[in-house]
Amino acid sequence: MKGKMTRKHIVELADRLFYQRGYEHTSFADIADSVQISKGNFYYHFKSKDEILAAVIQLRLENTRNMLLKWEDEGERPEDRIKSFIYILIANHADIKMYGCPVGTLCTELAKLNHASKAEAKELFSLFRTWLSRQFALLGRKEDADELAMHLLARSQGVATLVQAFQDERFIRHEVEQMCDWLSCMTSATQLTHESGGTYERDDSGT
Amino acid sequence: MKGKMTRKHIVELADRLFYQRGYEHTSFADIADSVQISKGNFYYHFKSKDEILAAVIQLRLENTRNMLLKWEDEGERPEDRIKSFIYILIANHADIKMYGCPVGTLCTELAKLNHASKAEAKELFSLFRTWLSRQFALLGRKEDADELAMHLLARSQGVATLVQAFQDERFIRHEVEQMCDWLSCMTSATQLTHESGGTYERDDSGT
DNA sequence: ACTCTATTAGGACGATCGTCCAATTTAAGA
DNA sequence: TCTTAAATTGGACGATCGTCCTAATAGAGT
Repeated sequence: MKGKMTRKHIVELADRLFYQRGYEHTSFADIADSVQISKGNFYYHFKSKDEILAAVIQLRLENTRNMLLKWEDEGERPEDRIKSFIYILIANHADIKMYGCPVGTLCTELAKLNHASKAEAKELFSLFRTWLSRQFALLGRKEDADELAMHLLARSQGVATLVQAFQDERFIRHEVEQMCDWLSCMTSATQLTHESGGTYERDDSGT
Repeated sequence: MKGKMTRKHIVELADRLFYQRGYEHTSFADIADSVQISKGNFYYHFKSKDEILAAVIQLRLENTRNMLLKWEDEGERPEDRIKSFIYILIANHADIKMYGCPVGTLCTELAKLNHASKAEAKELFSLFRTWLSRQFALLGRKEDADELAMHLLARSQGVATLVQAFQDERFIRHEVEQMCDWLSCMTSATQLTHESGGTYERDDSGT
């Protein structure tokens, strides 16, 4: 009973530390210090560091799913929901400025480490991709919904990277404005540019 | 005499390894194995691992400057030069798919490590930013040249991140097309949207 | 009060990290 | 050819890493 709570604490604190310092650069001692438990206690709850990472990713997946559901409840119109996505850049501007995007930086790191959990981390991106794609489809852009989702995902990733590098929050606001303009153009004009349609290959087979 | 060559080899191989595996995840043993020298020889040329990183960044800065100069020679019109920038996504698609953008991933990692050389790494971004800004100014967009440069930089960063995550090269081509379209619209229309002008704060003071 | 399981503490372990050094080899100049 | 500095070697070092193990403690159910 008590154990489940400390397990939860471990995952939450590890989540934060992995985000702030990166996975590899976060040691067991760091997490143990944060949670204020002995290093040995740890291995009662998790057999390895990889297992903690897996639990952290599962937590993030759950939180992300809840967030997306909340956005769907809060916003009636698809364009409002998409704006909810765009505005996370502003809502989390302080963290992004210091640590970048939690999803992007994790995926990048795990890819370089060739870590076993990189596929699960990618799933975080997939959640946003699928959700955004559905919203664009509801906007009447069924043909290129996936392209639009990827496009928006890429732009927010790029903004997060540059904000962290240049430490400039004004850039966020400016780019968010442009993304909203881009979204507005889409909703007013009834499907202007239906370029070469189709969907990008979705390699969800895992590697 | 001979020593300068091995020093060069060390920097070149370290450059590649830092890109592929990340700075922290690359050990001395890894570099020594690649260069095929003894681990001790290393410290004749560099006093620490940080010093190797500094040398690697200097090498990248030099290579980047040369590349930008080459682009300026090859392309007469500014729009052609900007296209040279956009097309690095295609030229380096294989590496980007596996390891992401060399500049973005390095800056992100050094920021999380809070490494002393993060300011120098940021300078890599600044080179592109300044160069692109100058090209946009030549296009007659003096007012918002810096915003446009940052915008394009962000978009290619985002593309690189997602390509690495999703392992999909078709996404590169599609986004490159869109960036070129965006550029064409800019050159044909004579300054359509001159929004709130100015330049983002350039924090080049270093931290 | 007692038992038994769940939980925690703290240290030992081998491996690997970045760093450093003494000894040796190489190569260039006189 | 001899001298001397440049270059290279291979191993020792302390620290830290992730992992594991045993003993101590806590708490719920009888």
